[in-house]
Amino acid sequence: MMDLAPWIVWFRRDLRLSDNPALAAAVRSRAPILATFIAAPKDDDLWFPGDRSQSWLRVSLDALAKSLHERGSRLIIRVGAAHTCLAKLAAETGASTVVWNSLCEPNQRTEEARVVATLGIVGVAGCSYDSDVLRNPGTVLTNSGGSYSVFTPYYRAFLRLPPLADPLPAPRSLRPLARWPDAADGKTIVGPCAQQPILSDWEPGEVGGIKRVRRFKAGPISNYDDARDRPGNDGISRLSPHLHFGEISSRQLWQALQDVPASGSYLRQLVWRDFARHILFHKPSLPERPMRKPFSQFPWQPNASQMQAWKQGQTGYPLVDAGMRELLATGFMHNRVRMVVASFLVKHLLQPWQAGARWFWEQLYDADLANNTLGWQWVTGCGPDAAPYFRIFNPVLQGEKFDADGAYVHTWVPELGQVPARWLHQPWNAPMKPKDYPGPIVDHAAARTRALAAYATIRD
DNA sequence: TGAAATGTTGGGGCG
DNA sequence: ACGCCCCAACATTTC
Repeated sequence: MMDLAPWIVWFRRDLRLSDNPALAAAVRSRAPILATFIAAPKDDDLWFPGDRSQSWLRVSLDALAKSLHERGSRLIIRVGAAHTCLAKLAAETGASTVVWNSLCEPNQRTEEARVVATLGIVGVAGCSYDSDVLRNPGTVLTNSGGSYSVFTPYYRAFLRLPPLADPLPAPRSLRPLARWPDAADGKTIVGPCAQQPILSDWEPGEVGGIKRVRRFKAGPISNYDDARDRPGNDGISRLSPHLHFGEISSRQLWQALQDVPASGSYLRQLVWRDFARHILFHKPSLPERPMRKPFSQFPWQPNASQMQAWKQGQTGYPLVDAGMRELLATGFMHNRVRMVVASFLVKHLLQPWQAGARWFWEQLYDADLANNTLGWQWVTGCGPDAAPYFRIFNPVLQGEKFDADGAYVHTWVPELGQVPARWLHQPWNAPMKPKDYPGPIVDHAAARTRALAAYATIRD
């Protein structure tokens, strides 16, 4: 028993100790455990995480290292390609086995395949587990065995399946290695640009995630269905970055909210998260290419200055600008507003959805390839189960409907402080035009007509 | 997880 | 009392 060869637990975006199947398997083996995180070099990965995401990661790794330390263990951070680093670590420590939890993104799956191949060559066992989704792609299938491409039938099939297993508890202690290998630390892996501090209302890491769940469960969830659409109220969970990095698992969240009254519409959102992963799993080209063929012929009108106005929150539409400024300032944006700003970029400004997806990717703490891709394709109308292209948000009406008291716009667009409530979402019609605030970058009615005409060119 | 245009209805003002 | 018009309110269709 004493001379069992170590197991390596390869942490990726499952930065938690509880409900972590790979870690639990290693604990069950009774072998000494080497926990490692491997930071990939940037190389030419099209979807290398942005600075915001990397900043979060750095803090989250510190948190993970701390919890491992509290259990008598360590986090060994290495920089390089996963397959080489893991093979090297195994050689240094005499490890017999590497375990990890799978991810759905194309580049992650490629990486996993390389790891499997390399470990095979060096004679180390490799074993992967599932914990990123509630139900794996391939387990939610139509009666004829196909995969769903529309959400509602997917959701119904999802609910018909047997209940989910209970989450796994966190191990109390972890058997240490006799001698620890060298390691980099969290700061060195993410590069200087990701050193910006995380705003104080966020706490990356498992503990922070659990606190967030508790707060959500104690308050907003009871009114979620209604409150989630009003960006001026704090009626949302703000769990997305924690979920992205796996600081809590979606299964833990699902189980924690199972018996909470009125949690249904939130749980449905969790299934959307699964659905996005399921779609990406079956169609790995989706981050770059529209799912609906005709959209590759869409007459986009790329324009750097319009992109710039959108990114900086200078479009002259208060709700759009508030959202874009919230993103720039905080690395987060309320989901209702994400839909509005995305629709505005794609439809009012005719900028390609990929450009918007890229900006979100760079700026969001919760940037997640599956969710981001599905969201943008959905808004554009080119994705699976897509909103029809002609469904064009009117940013004025959306503002008046969901930010009626102007709380959100006032927070992010201070120039509009003196505009009477009646005109807040259409300040160009106000008796006194606000100073220092741009006029509308496009006329809504004209832009709508133009968007519909552009759409007509690709219709059959 | 729209909005605008168009159609229909019904109550009230008014000649 | 009656018909006519107006238009708000709601429903339907269209993009």
